[in-house]
Amino acid sequence: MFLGTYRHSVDPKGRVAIPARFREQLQSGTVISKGAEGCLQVYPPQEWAQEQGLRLGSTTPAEERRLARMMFGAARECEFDAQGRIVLSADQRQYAGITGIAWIVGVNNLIEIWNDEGWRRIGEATPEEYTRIQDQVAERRRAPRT
Amino acid sequence: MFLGTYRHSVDPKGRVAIPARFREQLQSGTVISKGAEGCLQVYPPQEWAQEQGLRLGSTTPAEERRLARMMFGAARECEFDAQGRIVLSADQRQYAGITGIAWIVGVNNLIEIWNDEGWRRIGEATPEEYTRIQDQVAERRRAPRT
DNA sequence: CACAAAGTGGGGAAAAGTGGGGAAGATGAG
DNA sequence: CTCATCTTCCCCACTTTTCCCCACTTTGTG
Repeated sequence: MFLGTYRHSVDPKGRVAIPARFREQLQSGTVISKGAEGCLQVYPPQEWAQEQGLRLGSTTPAEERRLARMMFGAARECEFDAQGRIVLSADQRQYAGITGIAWIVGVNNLIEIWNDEGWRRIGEATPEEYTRIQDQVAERRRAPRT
Repeated sequence: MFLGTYRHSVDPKGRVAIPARFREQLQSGTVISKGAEGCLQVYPPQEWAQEQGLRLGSTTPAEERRLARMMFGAARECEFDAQGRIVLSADQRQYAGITGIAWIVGVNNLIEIWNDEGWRRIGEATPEEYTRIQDQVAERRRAPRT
């Protein structure tokens, strides 16, 4: 379980430290790829395995082909240095708009990496916004087919 | 079962003592996160487990992604020091508007942490308001799908 | 009134994060 | 084929944050 938000710096080499709390839960076989809303996502091995249901074949619909190409094409296995950092490729940094600092967010089953502005929009939500979203999701779950 | 209201101080390091009556009911695996109306909520393990149904994957709808990021990103596992205190992150304190004083309130299955002003608004409700709210809830239960 | 339990505050050691230098390997041009 | 240049990765040193420990104050209880 990954919890919490951390603000770390990204140096010119593209290195970013993964919080120690997260690192100690990550086995080898961890993968980083592109995610929705312009973030990067870090998948522990067992989570990545679930995404592998997405396969290419002669019967795969066009949208799934597209998603598969983006997800797997952008993915890399995470390699930690002795200080617990991973390197974000130039491509990944550009996709996520990450320059000097990055927000590293534990979202239950996986970890997301955001640029400054993108995360502020979510993380600095007011109590009113938070309450509204919570009520919205609760409402939707109560009446799923609307 | 958590009952009662306690007024504790929050020191510059963000530490706040959890009342002994609550602490002795809390197992490891307790989590604190943002709650509705601008409070913080402390979830005992079995309560938190229910919130974990919310997971990220390639099929998660946008609203749930947003809520998951806010909820889990703001959450931390509670770690008590030898004095029975937990640390509220800067982020959590800002969200809840907590500076020097916090109100710690037992609300049956959860514990909530409020700032001075926020709690006064609830705690100082008049008998008339209390009656009105009770009637409102009763009404809703009678006709849940409105 | 005395003792025990609970809450408050601060200092210091250890851990985590940051930044830079240099060696090894890859790439491309002459 | 050789050399120069660039990239990648590893190592070391510094800074900042966290957390652990100790001591004091306050509250509650016998």
